[in-house]
Amino acid sequence: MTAPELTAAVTATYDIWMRTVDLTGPALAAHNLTQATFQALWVIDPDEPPPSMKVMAERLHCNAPNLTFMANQLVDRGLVERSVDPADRRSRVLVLTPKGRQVRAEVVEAALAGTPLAALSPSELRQLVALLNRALSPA
Amino acid sequence: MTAPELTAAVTATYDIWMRTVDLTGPALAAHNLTQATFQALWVIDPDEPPPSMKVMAERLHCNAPNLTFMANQLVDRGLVERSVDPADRRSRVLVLTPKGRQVRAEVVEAALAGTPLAALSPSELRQLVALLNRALSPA
DNA sequence: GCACGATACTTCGAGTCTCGAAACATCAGT
DNA sequence: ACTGATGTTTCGAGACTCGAAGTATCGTGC
Repeated sequence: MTAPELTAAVTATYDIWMRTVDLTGPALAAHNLTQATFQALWVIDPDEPPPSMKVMAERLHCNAPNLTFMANQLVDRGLVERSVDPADRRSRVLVLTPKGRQVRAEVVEAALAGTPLAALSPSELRQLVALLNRALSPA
Repeated sequence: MTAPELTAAVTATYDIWMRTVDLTGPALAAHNLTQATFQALWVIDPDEPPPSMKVMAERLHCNAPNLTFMANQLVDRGLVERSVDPADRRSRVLVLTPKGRQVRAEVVEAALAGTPLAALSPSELRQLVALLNRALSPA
């Protein structure tokens, strides 16, 4: 059979994530966002070039039609705008509006405040991030 | 603003979880299970007393009607059986059938084999579990 | 013992999310 | 220009979620 440590690690990861989501719920509702639209907003970093649909789909682990759906939600709420990528006119990038930047900052803040991981010290967090990144990109 | 380590930790946790889910997908499809029913099956430990609906709802972070829905899916697939708790006849517990035990073992195995966390060594996993559990129950 | 509110679960119905298949627009190579 | 490949959207059906109302059982106070 498989190592019990691995089972425990997966279970704990799941639990951390679910609790983070749960505790962020009220803050999302205040901005008329759902879990899905929040995730979509989260992965649009205002300090980086606006991501295309394809990039968004990879980051969110969802397929193209679903992403179109979520992008529409964000556009409807006035948080992002669709824009044609001049380098490839097939591609549409999502640009945060000023309101989008502000709302994103607020809900991200709420998520970080609520997550159980906030209980860890900075050095513990560094350890954790190091371990998780090692798992994500096995050297 | 908030510590960037915390942001990175939450992001990494999310990513680990989503990848685990993604990679388990094919194994689930083979058993005609969805993500939601897989989670439900996961939290029924065959070595512990069968959980009530209420306990299941807490473990899965979902509400009662939703749980009834998922329980029905598992019952329809012949993986669990509803049984009345003799100690409290209001309560229904979910008991794994022999087929349920077998299918659960298979899909759990698939999830553990696919998760990025499988790339970590036993001692790294212990570290990780220690950190996550500290976050979950800040003593 | 029997009302009473509380608890565990289900049913119902409406809404949200997901996703395969097909359509559309644009690109890149020839 | 033609052709196949790529990025996105549309369409439609299905899966999932959840509030409100309903049923069954429990536990307490009288």
